[in-house]
Amino acid sequence: MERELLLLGLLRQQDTHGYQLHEFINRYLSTCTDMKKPTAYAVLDKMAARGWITIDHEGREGNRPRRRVYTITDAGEAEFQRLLRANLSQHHPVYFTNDIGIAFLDALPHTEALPLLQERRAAIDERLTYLRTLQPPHESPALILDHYLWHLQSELKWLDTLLERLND
Amino acid sequence: MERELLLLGLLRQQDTHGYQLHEFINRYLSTCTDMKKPTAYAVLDKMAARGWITIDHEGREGNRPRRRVYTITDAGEAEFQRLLRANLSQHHPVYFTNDIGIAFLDALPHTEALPLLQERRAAIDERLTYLRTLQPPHESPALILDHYLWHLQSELKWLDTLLERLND
DNA sequence: TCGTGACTAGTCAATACTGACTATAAGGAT
DNA sequence: ATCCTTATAGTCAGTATTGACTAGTCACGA
Repeated sequence: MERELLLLGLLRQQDTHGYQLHEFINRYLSTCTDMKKPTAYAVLDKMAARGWITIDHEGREGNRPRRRVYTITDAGEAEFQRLLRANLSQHHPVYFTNDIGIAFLDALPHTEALPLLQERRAAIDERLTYLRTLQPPHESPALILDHYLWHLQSELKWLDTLLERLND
Repeated sequence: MERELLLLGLLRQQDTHGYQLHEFINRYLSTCTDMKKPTAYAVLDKMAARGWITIDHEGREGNRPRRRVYTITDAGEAEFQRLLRANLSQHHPVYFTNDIGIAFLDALPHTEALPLLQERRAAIDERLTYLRTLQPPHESPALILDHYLWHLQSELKWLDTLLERLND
């Protein structure tokens, strides 16, 4: 359902084709989803079948390969409004895959766990440093980035309290 | 890969069957994964095929229906050690599905967005209050819970800064 | 001008995942 | 006794997802 919201929201701003949609998501919205290219096409096909979007089979412009340009319909806009309100009003938990390792921390002596977690800490720190250099394009992607930076800083702090606890 | 780590880690502590594994994950590790029951069975089958675990077809004890009890092998233990180190040392990003709505915030006037986001805030708050009442069973699940409480508090704070910004 | 790597655009076979189901048992309430 | 609900244990058909691929274009150096 969130994939539909995302694609409808982007198509609403501008008619475009699958490849470009995926590119944009990958570049500016990678903190929200890791949707792969074939998944994007599958969702677009499904939405077309439901009448939320239409497909313009664009004859190759210039001499690029053929491509399909998608346009949102009135039904699609209505669906977007519905999905947006649902997304904004509800809480979607995130899943901390990385905590599965934490759950089995006692399988390792502290002397082994510490350097591994310090490696993790460095990876988070590096990501944070990189994201801070980014300049997001529009209004709302800036919010997304801000939120992710906030989150990563919080993660770093928690990890530091854990590292301290492991140091006894 | 994280699903394998999770199931191996639990089987390592105690031989048990698929249903119980899923129950435990659902109760104490639901912040790490939302793995469904059929997925757990599929992963277990795959690991058995790879020789990481073995299956004891236990004749119905008492008169409960037949069930399969899984036992971790030496190869499984080795794999667990490998997966655990990989998980601890790397950073696995989380995906903020909930930010997809935030990305399209400007599709709504502030007067509409505000009450929706306040509803979301209430949902987070309620979840937080509930989790604070929980008493986790063992050592490590307590860490997991602690981390999730830390995260939810951070989320609440960010959402509050956003709400303030929307209030102009 | 030919080769090489990078970018654009989309596809497909295979795998992963899950909603909805079966079937048995136990614990009440009537 | 019979009915209803909840818990145990697992299955399966159908949908969702993705790694690896095709195929054309562009640009740049040798």
